[in-house]
Amino acid sequence: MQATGRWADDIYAAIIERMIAGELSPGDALNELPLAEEFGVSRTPVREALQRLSAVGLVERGRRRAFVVKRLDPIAIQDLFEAVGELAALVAGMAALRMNEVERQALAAVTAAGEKDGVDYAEANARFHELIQQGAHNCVLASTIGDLSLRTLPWRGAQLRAKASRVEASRREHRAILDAILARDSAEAAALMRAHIGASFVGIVDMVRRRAETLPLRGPSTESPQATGRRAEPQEALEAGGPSPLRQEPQRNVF
Amino acid sequence: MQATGRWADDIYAAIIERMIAGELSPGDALNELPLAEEFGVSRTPVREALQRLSAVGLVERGRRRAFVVKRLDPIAIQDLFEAVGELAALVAGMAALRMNEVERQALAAVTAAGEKDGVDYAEANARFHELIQQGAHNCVLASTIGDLSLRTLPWRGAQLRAKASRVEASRREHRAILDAILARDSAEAAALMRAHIGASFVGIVDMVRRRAETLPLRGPSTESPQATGRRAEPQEALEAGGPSPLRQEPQRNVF
DNA sequence: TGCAGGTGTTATGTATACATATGCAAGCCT
DNA sequence: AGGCTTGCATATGTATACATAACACCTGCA
Repeated sequence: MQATGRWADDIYAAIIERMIAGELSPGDALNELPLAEEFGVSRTPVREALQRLSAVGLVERGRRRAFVVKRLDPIAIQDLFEAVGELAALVAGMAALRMNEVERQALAAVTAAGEKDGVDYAEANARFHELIQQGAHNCVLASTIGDLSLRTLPWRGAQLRAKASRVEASRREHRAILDAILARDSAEAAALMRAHIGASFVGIVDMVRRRAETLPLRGPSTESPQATGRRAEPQEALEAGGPSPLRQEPQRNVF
Repeated sequence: MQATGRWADDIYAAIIERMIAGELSPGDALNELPLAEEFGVSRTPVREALQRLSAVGLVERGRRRAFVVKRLDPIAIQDLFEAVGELAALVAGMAALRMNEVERQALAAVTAAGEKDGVDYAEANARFHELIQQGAHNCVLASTIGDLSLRTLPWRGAQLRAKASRVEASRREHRAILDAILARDSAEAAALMRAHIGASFVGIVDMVRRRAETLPLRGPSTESPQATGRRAEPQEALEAGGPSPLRQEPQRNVF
């Protein structure tokens, strides 16, 4: 029917983007047939996409074995954020010992670029953390952080854009981390990174905890916004916003 | 056709068990149709099982988009083993600070049990590491270690049974780790655990490196031992050796 | 004899039909 | 009137048929 084959990748990316956009909240149902009709494909690619989302931990099985956007209890959410912080700290400590001179200067340059007001801070921020992860010289740990960080997505939702007040603090923390790494102070780099990640997530953890206290056992969502009813052509639903960046970059950390 | 539904779980577990048994080596092809015929099901559940294996990182796409048992270059394998060791060290350090009195005494009891000659050391070993992971009070980190440790499976193969010489050293290391945890010495517990895991893996890493030097760019396997040719009844292939323990326990670490 | 292009085979990607399990609701029995 | 059972609706699990892409081999030409 089409040239590429493999709609599953596109559907996978599309669902993740809906989580980023806040259109899908934890607890929302992801039924196969409505998704298939909406994307204009059969259930098979949709199933593959949902299974992959399930494997990544973004989706779980709910009633009737249906897929729903993963809902974690507050303890598990805090565990998740803590795990991301601890792994980032571990990697930062390793990077402080292992980065070579080229990598150190690249990190210094990116840190300096992020302190200028003209550039997109989210971009500089992502590069900063990416360089540190590469600097640890352990691709498994780097990808593990990526996986865990991806699982934090549903709870970051619309909050992805960093708040202005947070940007200034983030810049200072990045600078301190850079100094520790340049000084090859592994323990200090790890401690600073742990605090940095924790500071980025504290607002979200608080929000999740408050929400959990308010709604004793129910989720934050009320209705699934999908299921438009008509059958769309595949291109219409999938490639509307240009090629998905998730095909290359799984996600972008914003700490 | 059958009562349970969900052959995919059984096939997933069966393939992992073949890796444990050494019947599947890194690089072996996992074609859908032969597997489907062998298990007596259609390609659909086989596809789901393979996709799940791919998500866990045990399997990757090879030529013609076919699934093959994952082959890592020696650097990636060392990264994997190092990542397991670093995470185990991290968790041990956290456990040293967070375990409560009941958990500490349980860990001491298991350590003592492992030092007696009558009991199965693999069992005591697994319980030891399990208790430490629980003692860190972070389920995400614990499951992450489980996932990574699962990925080491293809390279442990028949070597799963610990060598006798290694058992004695392992007991001493366990005792030292226990002492550090009981003393709430986080840094010491982490360092000892890192060394403990490293000592368990050093033989495998050496073997992988030697094998890589011997065979410049080819894998260790020569032929896929599957594809018996005839079509088996599902029960015959799947439930021959009793109910699969992998349905409940994903795998068992043997450090 | 070597290379290039085409064709055939094969395995995966997708679609669709059917089987099955589950949740809900209505009706019947107690 | 209430609880249990049964039937129905719906969504997932599985099977199979078809489309497609890629690799390999073969043949023809230079």
